[in-house]
Amino acid sequence: MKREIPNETVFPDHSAAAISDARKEESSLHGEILARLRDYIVEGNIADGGRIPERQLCAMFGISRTPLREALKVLASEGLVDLLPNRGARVRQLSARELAELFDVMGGLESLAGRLACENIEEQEVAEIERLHYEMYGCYLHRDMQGYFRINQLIHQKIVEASRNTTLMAAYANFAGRIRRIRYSANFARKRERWGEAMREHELILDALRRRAGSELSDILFQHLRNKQAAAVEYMDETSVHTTNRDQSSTLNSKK
Amino acid sequence: MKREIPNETVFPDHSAAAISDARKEESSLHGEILARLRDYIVEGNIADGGRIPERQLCAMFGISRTPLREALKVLASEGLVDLLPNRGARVRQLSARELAELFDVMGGLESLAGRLACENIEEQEVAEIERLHYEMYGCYLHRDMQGYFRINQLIHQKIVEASRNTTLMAAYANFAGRIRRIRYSANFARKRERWGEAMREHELILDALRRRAGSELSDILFQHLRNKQAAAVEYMDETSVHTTNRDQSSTLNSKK
DNA sequence: GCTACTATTATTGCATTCACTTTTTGACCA
DNA sequence: TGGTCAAAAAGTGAATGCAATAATAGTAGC
Repeated sequence: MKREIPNETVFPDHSAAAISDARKEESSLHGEILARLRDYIVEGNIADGGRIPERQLCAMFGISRTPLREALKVLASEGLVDLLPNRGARVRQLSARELAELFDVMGGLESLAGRLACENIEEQEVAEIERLHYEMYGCYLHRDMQGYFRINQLIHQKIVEASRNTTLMAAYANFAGRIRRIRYSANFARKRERWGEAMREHELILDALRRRAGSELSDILFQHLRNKQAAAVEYMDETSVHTTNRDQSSTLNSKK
Repeated sequence: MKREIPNETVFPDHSAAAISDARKEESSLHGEILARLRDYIVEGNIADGGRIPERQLCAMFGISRTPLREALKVLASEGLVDLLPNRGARVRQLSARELAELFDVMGGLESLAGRLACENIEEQEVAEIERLHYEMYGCYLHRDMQGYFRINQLIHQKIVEASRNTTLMAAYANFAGRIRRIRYSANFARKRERWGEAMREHELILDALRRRAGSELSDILFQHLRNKQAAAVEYMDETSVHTTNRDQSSTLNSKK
């Protein structure tokens, strides 16, 4: 009764994750599989903690086990899957604590991005973010949540880009991928009364950015993410029963 | 004439990098190779940009190509090596810009760690850091650079640990590994006149930590890393000629 | 003597195969 | 009927083999 949300339209920020290592992922079977498998997992096609039988995925992608296993190793190092010795790969299940940790790290990265952005951003980019901000404000007034979140993501992405730090951008994309499944749901669970608060925070963000107040912006962004964290963790606790067996398709039996 | 420095004694912080994914690296050949190869590269046994022929490494580790290739893929995703399609792996050569970016990201992570530490650190841990601080001050007075840097690293590590955020700790270890080679050299190149400055910054750090002034500590730590960044980049520029062909053993011909 | 083209060699990418561990199934015993 | 042990099945970990691409050397032409 709650989720039949069109995935792609709301979060088209594949771009962020894709950019980071697009060079090596475009050619070579391994790279393609890595990208496809990552997307497949991030989009929530396998249940949390669900087993990932190699053979099945091989059949699904039409390849042999070698490149698939290479991709799994990389995804494990990215924190998306767990690799149990001799017992296969599982989609990494995030505990509430890990989720909170991830949000804090995201907060740290955005905080850094804001600080650096104040050093490097150009007037024109501030103007663009300003434009987005008011557009988002329009969504807020019209209670258009989907539009709001789309632009919201875009603004944060623009700030990260304005840091002019590609290493930071790659790390940001990496961590964003790890929480995207949950963040997606959490956005919608966000209490309406918090919406106004978030909007106010965004005004502070814009203001600090205009004044190039790096340290200040840094604080605001961290606090902003802390509030998102609270919403996400709260949502996770509420729905923790449902998340164990979500949608699924493959062998989802999380028996143990 | 300049570098015959005992590696291990100065930077025994293998621990940091090892902790992050020690679970999966202890058993399984792939994991062991991953750890060994990472150490091998981090310790600077292959020249920057030097080719890494699979066969040779296989012989060196006494294994077949499969687990080695898996390890290389992971190291590529960690940013330690470049994987050129059909043309093998090379040790990732850091430009001055990338090095600066990495230091800023480290600054962001330490900044975050400081903020979180102020929320979570216990009195006893502050006391321990305080103790280390004064011990380090002793090294400063005695002009004992090696001791200074060892304790310096330890203090930063303790702050990161006090964040109580294992995700952050893992990310920190990851990025630390990427700059360790250069950082190692850069520490020694650090101008003596900057030493006093660094020592003063550390007093600010301790003070902010005592007062649990998270936001303030966050600023100080970022700035502290910025100064380290300046020293490292400066050193890199000075010695850029020498770094291309360092020590080397394997096929180091960085002909292109 | 230098450049361009071809043939040979070496190396990478992926598939396949073999060995070993885990899991499951079934039988025997309590 | 329930539990334990054993044997078979399934799945993973790593090595080998094969095809394709890039690097190298050698030859011919200018």
